[in-house]
Amino acid sequence: MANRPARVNTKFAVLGILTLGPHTGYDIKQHMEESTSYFWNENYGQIYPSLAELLDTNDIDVEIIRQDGKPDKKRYSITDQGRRTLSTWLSQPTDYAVELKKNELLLRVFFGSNSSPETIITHIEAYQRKLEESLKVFEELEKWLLNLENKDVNYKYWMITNQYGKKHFTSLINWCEESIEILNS
Amino acid sequence: MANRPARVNTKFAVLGILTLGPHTGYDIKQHMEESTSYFWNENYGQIYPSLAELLDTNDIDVEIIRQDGKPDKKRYSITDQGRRTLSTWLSQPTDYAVELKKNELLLRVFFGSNSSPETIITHIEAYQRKLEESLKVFEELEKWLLNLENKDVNYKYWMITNQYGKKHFTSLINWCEESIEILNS
DNA sequence: GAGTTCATGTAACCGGTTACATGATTAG
DNA sequence: CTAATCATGTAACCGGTTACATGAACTC
Repeated sequence: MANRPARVNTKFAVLGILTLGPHTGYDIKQHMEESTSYFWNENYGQIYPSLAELLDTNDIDVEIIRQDGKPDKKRYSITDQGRRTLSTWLSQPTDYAVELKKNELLLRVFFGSNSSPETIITHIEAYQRKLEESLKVFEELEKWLLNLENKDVNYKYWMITNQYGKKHFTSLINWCEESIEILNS
Repeated sequence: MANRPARVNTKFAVLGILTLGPHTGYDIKQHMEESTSYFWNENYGQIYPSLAELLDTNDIDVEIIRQDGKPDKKRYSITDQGRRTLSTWLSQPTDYAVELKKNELLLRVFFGSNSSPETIITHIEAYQRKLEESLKVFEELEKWLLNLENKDVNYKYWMITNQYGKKHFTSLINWCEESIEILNS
């Protein structure tokens, strides 16, 4: 009992969000969903326990705000110690994994000869539509970033992160187009 | 007790491999590792139970081969019923997910302003090396496919599947190069 | 001698996700 | 009137991964 380390990088994701200003557990999740979710997302089951641990290690502080009707709001702020923890993690070398998620479309394509080219094309088209939908988000975020008036210290990093998504989805959409052509020939 | 459905698509992956010829559970895994592993891989904990289920539903047949010293070899073959099961699955429309895996590199880049550009560049370089290593595999597999003498029914599908990997890794390597440039400026 | 390969199978582990309890307020 | 939002927290669920039992043969 009482083990459950894990949530390895959750803490750093949480600390990272807290460098942007004080947050409650609730809005850490909202914030993540609007910014990092495409490459990093957490649910409450991870966030709340992480906050408790970060508080124990003095990486964050709390301010309790009474509310009636709702549970008390706990506004967490990163401490100097927390900033050091984060920057230590940032400078630590890691063995990066570049594996893909399990991909059901590719499974179908790979065994496509057991069906008809038309069937596989239909799948690729459906996949392409999903990719195009996702790409839009990155294109809009890019516009928003470009139009920012105060381009602060985060600007470059957020642009780069966004470019990753753009490139990723653009290249896969291109793959869809080319693959459909091959299957049509 | 005695629930544990799941392993949804595992069965189709197994059936797919069996369309290429009879296999034991053991070499289904080997085969997957050498062909589909970058987008689909299974471990014995998934494969053996799946084979038992597929046998129950008459999607596959077994031939038992006595061996001494080792456990009896069980050579599974796909049945006509199994082929129908597979092609039914292949023609079923699905709601494709295009989400990425959690990406620790992007987490570091996103919060990169809490460190130095040099530090982040070092991370991106390490990531790039991994990507380049992976890309090689696809380039070699492509050569192998292009040099095949009998380009059978699977040829087009395997080429396309391989192109996915090539495009994916190439575009991300390109992202690394561009990002490093941006951080250097 | 130690480690890998062949070969099957299952139980335990682990940890991310889901679901729920609680409850006032506001939006549709 | 229902559903969503705010807000915290935890227990249970679920299912993929790991580890182990078994043991002969072969490689380093």
